Amino acid sequence: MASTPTAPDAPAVIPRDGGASERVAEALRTAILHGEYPPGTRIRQEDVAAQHGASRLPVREALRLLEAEGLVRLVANTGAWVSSLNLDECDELYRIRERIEPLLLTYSIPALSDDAIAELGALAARMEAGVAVEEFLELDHRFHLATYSGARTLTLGETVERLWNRTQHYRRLYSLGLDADSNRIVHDEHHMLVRAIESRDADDAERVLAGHIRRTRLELARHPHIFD
Amino acid sequence: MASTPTAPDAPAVIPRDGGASERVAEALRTAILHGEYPPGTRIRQEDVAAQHGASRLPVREALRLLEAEGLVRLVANTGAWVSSLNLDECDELYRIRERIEPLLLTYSIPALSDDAIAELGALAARMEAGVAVEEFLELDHRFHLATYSGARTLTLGETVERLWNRTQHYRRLYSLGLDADSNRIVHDEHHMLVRAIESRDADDAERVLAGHIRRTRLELARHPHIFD
DNA sequence: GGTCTTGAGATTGGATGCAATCGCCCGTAC
DNA sequence: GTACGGGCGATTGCATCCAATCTCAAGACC
Repeated sequence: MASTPTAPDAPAVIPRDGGASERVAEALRTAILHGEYPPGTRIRQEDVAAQHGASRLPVREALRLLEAEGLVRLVANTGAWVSSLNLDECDELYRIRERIEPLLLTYSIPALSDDAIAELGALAARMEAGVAVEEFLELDHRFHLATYSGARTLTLGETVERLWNRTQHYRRLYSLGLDADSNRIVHDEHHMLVRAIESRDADDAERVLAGHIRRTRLELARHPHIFD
Repeated sequence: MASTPTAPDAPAVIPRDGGASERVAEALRTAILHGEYPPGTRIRQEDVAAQHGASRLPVREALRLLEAEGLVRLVANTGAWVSSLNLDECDELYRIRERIEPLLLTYSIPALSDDAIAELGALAARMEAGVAVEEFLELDHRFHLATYSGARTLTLGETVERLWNRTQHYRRLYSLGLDADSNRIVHDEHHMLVRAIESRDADDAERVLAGHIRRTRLELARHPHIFD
């Protein structure tokens, strides 16, 4: 993942695009979300600093940022660990999502272009065709983000994104235990959602989405071994 | 103000309770919430550092924290300003609250002690007795927090608190334009909420609370001059 | 043999100094 | 008179260094 930009004469890995803190935070975030740092992993500032060719200072700020996002837990004078969730905590996050994602969808629907809606159907179809777990997660994320892409919100979109990120690890574990048939309902729900969006029926779309999230929450609760 | 660090082992002015970053963040947060730093105010790192007898480093981390909370806006290489909201953004935050605060209430109600519920009635009565604006805001905040005090959540309580904080300034401006009569509905809603909680009827309490927040949002929209 | 204490090592937290960047003002050309 | 460009001051961003704190393990005492 560590992209080495083709620097002409500078051996430094630092492309100096934006702030170093943001770059380190972004790198850590994607690493955590891709499962390279599983929950409970300790994160040492010095290691990350050396890994990114920066000092510990931007790393500390990045860790603060990730802590605010809920991806990392900081203990004063002790260290940082990748956040882990138990079933109850994951359940809570899903209940929050169940309430606010429909709202985000309502923000989005009036502003979605016809092209964007067409893209939704394509994404749903690709997932239905049967893909590997990691790609399924990726497509599922992109699908739902696409349904929200019309929303121009100050906070809501970001809040939803953070909730997704915090449960990403357990969604992966759950998906690993599924066969193709188990996803039948998911695909049906996705198509129902696309149809509701196509007809610009925000209320119906809210209902379908809330049910989708709610069902996923109940499914997760039926597999508590994931949280050991 | 400026503590002279020349003494090696002299008694530091700093009580050294927790991390300096948290202390600075807490101080800035309360200052912003109390209206000492109105929206749009520029925050210079050096000033804050000197003001708290610390270096700029903890100040930077505090600003990062407050940015994540939405109270401060940071622009790279430029500076930090106290966040300001327009009507649409404030409306969005209220719509989010309308969806998730009822959920938090449902988490709380089963675990509320009878003493805590009695305290609710007392707070509602004190507000009704007629108090100055700043005290009204304080009591209102304490009242609603008390209704949530039974909830043992990972994220939801903190999220709600942040949403309150971000709209605090505009709630104050709105309250300043009210006479005693205009608060009649507010008091009625508070008492309805207390009664629903007393009977441990979470569904009814959710309905009352959602209506309370929704009505407040509509009231704010009727006073757009607040956001100039 | 078990438990408390104490020390060294490791790791984080904070302060200072320097480099990079941005905004502003003034001078100049058109 | 106005618009553009260069330089200067101010402020932020990052690296290095030092202090404070925690962890962990070995040893002494009960």
